[in-house]
Amino acid sequence: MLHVAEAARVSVATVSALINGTATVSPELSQRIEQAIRDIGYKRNAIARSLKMGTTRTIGLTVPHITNPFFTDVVSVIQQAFDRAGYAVMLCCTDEDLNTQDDQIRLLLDRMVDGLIVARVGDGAILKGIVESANVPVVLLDRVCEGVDTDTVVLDNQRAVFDAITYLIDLGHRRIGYITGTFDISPMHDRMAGYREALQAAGLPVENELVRFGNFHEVDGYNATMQLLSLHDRPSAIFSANNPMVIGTMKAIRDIGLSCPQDISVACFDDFPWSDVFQPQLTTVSQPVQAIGEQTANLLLDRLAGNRDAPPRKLTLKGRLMIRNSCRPLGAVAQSVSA
Amino acid sequence: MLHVAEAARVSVATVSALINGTATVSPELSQRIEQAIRDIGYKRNAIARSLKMGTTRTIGLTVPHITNPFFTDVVSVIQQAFDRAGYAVMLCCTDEDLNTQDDQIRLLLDRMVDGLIVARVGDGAILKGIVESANVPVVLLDRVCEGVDTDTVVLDNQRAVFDAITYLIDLGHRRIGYITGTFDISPMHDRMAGYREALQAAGLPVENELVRFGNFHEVDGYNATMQLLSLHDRPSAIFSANNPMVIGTMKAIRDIGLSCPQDISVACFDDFPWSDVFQPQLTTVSQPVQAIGEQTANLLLDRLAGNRDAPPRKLTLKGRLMIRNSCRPLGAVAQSVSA
DNA sequence: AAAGGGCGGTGAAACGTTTCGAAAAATGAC
DNA sequence: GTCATTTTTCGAAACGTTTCACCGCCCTTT
Repeated sequence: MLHVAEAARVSVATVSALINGTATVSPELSQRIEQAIRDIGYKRNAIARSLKMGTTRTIGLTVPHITNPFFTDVVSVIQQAFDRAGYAVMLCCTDEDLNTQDDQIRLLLDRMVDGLIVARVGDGAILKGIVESANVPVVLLDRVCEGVDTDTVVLDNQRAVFDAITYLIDLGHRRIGYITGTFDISPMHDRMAGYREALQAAGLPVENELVRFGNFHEVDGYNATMQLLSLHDRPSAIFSANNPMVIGTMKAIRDIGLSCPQDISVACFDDFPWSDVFQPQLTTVSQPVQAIGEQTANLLLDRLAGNRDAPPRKLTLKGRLMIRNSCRPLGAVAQSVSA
Repeated sequence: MLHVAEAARVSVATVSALINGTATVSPELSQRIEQAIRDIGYKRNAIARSLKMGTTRTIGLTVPHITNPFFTDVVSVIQQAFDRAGYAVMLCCTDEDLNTQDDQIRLLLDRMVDGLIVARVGDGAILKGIVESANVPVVLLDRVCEGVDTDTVVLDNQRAVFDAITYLIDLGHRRIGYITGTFDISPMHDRMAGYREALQAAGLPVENELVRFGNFHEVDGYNATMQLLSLHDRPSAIFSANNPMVIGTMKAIRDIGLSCPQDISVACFDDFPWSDVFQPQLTTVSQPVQAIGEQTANLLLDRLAGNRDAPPRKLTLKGRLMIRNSCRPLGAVAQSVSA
């Protein structure tokens, strides 16, 4: 900018005024400056600007895994929204690891991001500390966090799983295997509650042997399914609480020589783009990813626009059960249901 | 830092020296400073540091679509690699749009990223200009760019498609439909060349009506397939040059009342994590995403480590044909091939 | 003709670091 | 005890912006 000012024989203040439109600059000078900018190929240094202005027009976004299609889609929507608003997005993947998450959030805050969207991982205590000491707005995505009172966008997980399990019960299933991630994140907790609630509403027992834990990955779904299928009295249906794990479930069913839905019914959380093309077409709980991404972005953009003091807003969206052909009616009930 | 210096009764220079370890600081002062840092909760301002140092420890990464599983995986690997090296990653999705790409690259350069990884889109001319005027290292990912002489990581696309088409020919297919994206990016060009080469090697004609263009999206694959299937003499196999489009192909086949592989064989570029679990199990060209991501990251990290003057390096990796059950042997040849 | 009011332009301070040369202190050699 | 040498500490400039107070100038108005 100094060079531009010299070339145009004006002061840097005038160049700044013209570039930012913060003051009127006479036509002659404007022209000289614009010419100089072109000649020199001047680009404003956003770092220096950020230092002075205290704003980077960058937000931080942390998700557990970008390869989980749910997060992929949400990240994509969020990225687009901030792109439109002239913000850059720094993406971090925490790999469901608490320390990684802490490091990355600190990294983002050091870089003075203007806002933070986090699909948190692990215990809320540390996150709470970090979030409170930083004075940037934070939006929690997909996962609420006890004690952290800030804008949040989540799904009504309990209801969604309740509907899915109730559907299986209506089909005649009585022993329904359930594969969950660890309970330290709210969706897993709430989804489990939906499972419980549905069984209890139907007067069925909640049997511990039918509930298996995994660490969100395909291999965990595989192992959990193997365990479920080798039970003495094996379940007739399996619900997987997330998307990567259900791939493992399908592989385990295949490897053990069974087939879905003939021998075992399968449903899961999170829809896939290809779920109604390949066989079996999985029955899933579909999250409104577009809406989730947009609402999340809007909450943060609203804070960034200056609305700092409004009380925390919590948005709860509804999932939708996508019924396909991976669950079959069982026994006598079959007729009445499929009719 | 000023506050820390005052609280510890030292100069800011000493604080800086201690934090960065750039000079030895006596034990007493060290202790006073560390205490002050804790008391105040001081965090170094990375923006001010960047301004002074001329380095942001941030890289920019632009890809066409993050929802394309190939890019999702590669982005994930790259993100991890830079995370380990202490760099942040700014992610941009260009949506296969040239103007968006230009804007985003400019945005990234304004923010003084230390390096750039771009899976380019559209014509290379503008990119070339941008890349040359910026003095940051650039690595081209997945797509070479005429006239831009810089580090590049690509697949041997022609060979990979040659192998795939040859496989179909060996199965007895003679009329093989081919769905491609636009030729302004090198992979589409090279893959088409592989298709041509395979047909010619087998003495088969390259028929224009069997080649359809799409814009990389599912809907394009759907439309292209619809056209292919309504040809008077319809193809017995279809190869889709990217991953999202093959979903459209499968939907079109279903909607038209045909089934794969009984009525029509299908193969495509890019593997899916679930491709060997659901039916039909697609025969695909699998890219070594882990290697691609790592090599790309390594090339850039090497430049960032100071190796600026080495001549441009071009890495070409090999794809692998994953033969599954979505392509069936045709006619008399079937016996000899499957034997 | 003098005073008041816009308007266009500018100099310089500030943002929070790093770094360099110099000052100050400590150490060692005689 | 003095001088030379090494070690530790510091002041101040610099990075590239924005912004604020101020200064002329010209146009009105009285």
